Amino acid sequence: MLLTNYSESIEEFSYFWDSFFIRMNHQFTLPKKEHLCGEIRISKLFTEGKAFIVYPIRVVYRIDEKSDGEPVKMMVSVPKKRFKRAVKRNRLKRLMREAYRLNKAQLLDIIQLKTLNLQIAFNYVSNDEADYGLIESKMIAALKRITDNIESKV
RNA sequence: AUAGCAGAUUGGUCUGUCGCUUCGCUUAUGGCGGGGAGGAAAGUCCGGGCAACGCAGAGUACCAUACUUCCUAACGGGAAGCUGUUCGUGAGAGCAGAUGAGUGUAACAGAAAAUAACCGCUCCGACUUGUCGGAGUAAGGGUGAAAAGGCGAGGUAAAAGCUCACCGGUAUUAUUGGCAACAAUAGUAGCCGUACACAUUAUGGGUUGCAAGAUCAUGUACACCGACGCAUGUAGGAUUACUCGUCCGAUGUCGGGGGGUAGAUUGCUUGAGGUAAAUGGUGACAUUUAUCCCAGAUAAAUGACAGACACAGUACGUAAGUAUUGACAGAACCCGGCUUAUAAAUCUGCUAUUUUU
Repeated sequence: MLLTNYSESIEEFSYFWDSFFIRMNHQFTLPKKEHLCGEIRISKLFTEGKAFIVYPIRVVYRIDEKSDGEPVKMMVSVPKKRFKRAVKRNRLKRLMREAYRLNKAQLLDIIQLKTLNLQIAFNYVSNDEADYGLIESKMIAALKRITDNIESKV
């Protein structure tokens, strides 16, 4: 009974991930553990990681051998230089996090399948405030590019 | 009704789905329930609390403040008043306000900007008889933000607070009112300019800020201690002129252990606290009673999407309605202020104008 209710509610919102397959065991969560913290790890990511741009998002990622903790860690940043007001910065960060949260399922699957670790950083590099639709479509494209890279590599 | 002035308040609401953070309960990699941005959270401009360091006492410099009384934990803040001045028809608003003994400055214009003589007026002298020289004079002249109190009478060669009446202003005395700044009335004095700066006086100011500070502590390198190992207690060092002697003793392993990096915990949210009522006060505010617990993140939560409704604006439309837009802005130890940003709405008191009764 509970299960059927859940699947119905998902079908209502299935247009969020039309291009993605639905899997019941995935949770659309983004707890603290999946945030990338710590000065050393972040500086390591930015010096050693690979980068590409899906305008207006700049993605930096770094693939690592399997270790303890969450397999995928992410961070989000909007530079103060481009957006002076904290309200706008916060909003863009929240939108990017939201887009990642709803679309990360496939990436997680692949990483777990290949037993790797991944760290990602999303930088916002536009001067204009984007709305959720644009950010989500760009986020999907960016995540797809990462998954393709990983699949072709190994 | 329209326009405006002053003060106060609000800063959309509800539902569903998927999340984030924190607290509690629980059958615990989960589930359920409660809490989760602002009036300015902003600027970091003042004043406190709290913390670390510093500190016999006094002076100087520097900075800030400066009418009166009150409020407050405190303030450079606030309340109620006083005086002057500017703006406004007005309700009101802005600015200034310790001292005046001393010193300096006052552009341009103007003869002159403060012990004023350019023109003019009056008198005297000289002679070439309309000029020169001397003296007196602030009544008249244009300039300027400001021209040496105003006006009338007396007075004089011409004039002048030179004298007098009235008026204005300053200082001072008395009385009355007021806690006081001050106001009113009466008298006295000399006859009296303004603004700013310097200067002086009084009061206050130690420095740094929660990334303060406290606790725990993996790894790496290292001070120190113990045991073992190596060696004829070795290489070497100290004592000594030198030798002996005595003392110390590197490098290795294990353990203890100090400081403390990454990180974690704490500081951290119950407080000069909020809400309501009553009382006192013109008011800021205070007192009493009742009641409530109301964010605590740390590469930094408080969100996204969808729908409904309300309010306001804009466009189209005769209208019904349709479309579209919704202000400034995000806690970072906590309070009290100030300043700046702000779509729109509401309430109270008051002013001006017009109309009606």
